[in-house]
Amino acid sequence: MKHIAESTVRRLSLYLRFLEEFEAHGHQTISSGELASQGGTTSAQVRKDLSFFGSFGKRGLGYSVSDLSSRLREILGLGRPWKVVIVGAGKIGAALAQYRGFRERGFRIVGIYDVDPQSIGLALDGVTVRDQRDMETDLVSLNAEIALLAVPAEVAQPLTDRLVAAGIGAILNFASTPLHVPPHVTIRSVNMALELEILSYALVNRDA
Amino acid sequence: MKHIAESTVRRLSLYLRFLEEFEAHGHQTISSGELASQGGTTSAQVRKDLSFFGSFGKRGLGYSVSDLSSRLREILGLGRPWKVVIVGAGKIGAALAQYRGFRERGFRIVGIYDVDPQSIGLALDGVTVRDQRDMETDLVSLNAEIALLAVPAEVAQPLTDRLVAAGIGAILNFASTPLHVPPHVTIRSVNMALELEILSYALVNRDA
DNA sequence: GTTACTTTGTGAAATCATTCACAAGCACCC
DNA sequence: GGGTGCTTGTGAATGATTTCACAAAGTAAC
Repeated sequence: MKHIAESTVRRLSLYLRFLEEFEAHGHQTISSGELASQGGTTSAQVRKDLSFFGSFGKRGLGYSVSDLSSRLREILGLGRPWKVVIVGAGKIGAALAQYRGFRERGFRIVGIYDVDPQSIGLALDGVTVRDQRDMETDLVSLNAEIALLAVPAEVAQPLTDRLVAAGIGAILNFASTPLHVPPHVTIRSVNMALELEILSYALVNRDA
Repeated sequence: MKHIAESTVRRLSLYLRFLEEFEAHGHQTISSGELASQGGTTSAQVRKDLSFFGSFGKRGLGYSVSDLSSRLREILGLGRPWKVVIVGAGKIGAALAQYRGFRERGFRIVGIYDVDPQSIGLALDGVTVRDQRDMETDLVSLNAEIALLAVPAEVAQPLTDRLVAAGIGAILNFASTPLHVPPHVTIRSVNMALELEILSYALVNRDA
């Protein structure tokens, strides 16, 4: 298949959310315009995004909420649960471990790792923090596919290398440093200070 | 000034980080190529990004690390500290309150608000959680410019409306729902479950 | 001061993403 | 069954962003 832009995938995730809300409200069908207004985009954008994957709507009527939901889930790979490990049980790692949103979307936390003896042994939302030395063997035996990296910037790259060597498929990085991985591993970064800097820029240049 | 793309601003923030690292290592100058390899981009991209704001380099030599740092700080509006409030003192709000990266970049947490009587009165990293009813008056008296919104999706929009009415300039939203604000308010969203869904998509379509 | 080498700054070209605009399809009503 | 109204799907057009490519400007060595 042709390469799909990240912005498109991001919007598909949003559409799926609205569809689930719509479904909960008992609606059967939804138009591209309704989907668009929720997500702050245009109906043409919605239709174009969907057109990359097929044609799911009925002209004059719109999209079947349940059909489109399940097609989107399939496209996004959400048909099955994903096994996730968290590396780093500090403030951010702990908050992530207890975050509802992950489980709701089928991301199951199967392991948490830290080096601090104070943290090791703690149970976070039913999962016990284990020694970081056990990370590699666990990764293989649990067959975890995704890692959330919530460690200080200085150790982020070495830990990334260990995760890659142990066969991880994707990493979501919360450290404030860009990480380098081989091309078969997917990486994304969430950098909260950087988001604030973008806001700062916007505030300073508000009327420029 | 001409409109600058968000992707450019994001990269400028990254460049600034590398520059600070370089400065700490005692380097005087840096080339666009060095800056690029750190951030996973190209030297042409770096030069183009900077060219929107002026010409800061010396041909044949590169950029003065300290000059470029301070110019970037100025461009990004990081020359002065920003006052930030956190709305929602749950897991995520508490983690944000204690996050080092904000203070290091000049973002000072001046208020934290919640509705839960259990949370109100707690001190998080030196700031006492206050009743959400005090939010508006505090916002005005403290003159806070940025709000971090870490509340359940159901109440995110109403709280946003209150923040906007109280004169907030920018909001960083951690709720998993898009928010609507008037054009003079800047908003950005950090949606961790959505980031995981993008990884999920990548894993499923790895070799497609 | 001339030569060799390096690196910037920037128009032009290429690529990528969004918006437009409209034919075609479907539902509903009379 | 034909007319009306609505909505999709999609090429073409536009707009935005990145990459290319190279002249201009600097350093360094001799």
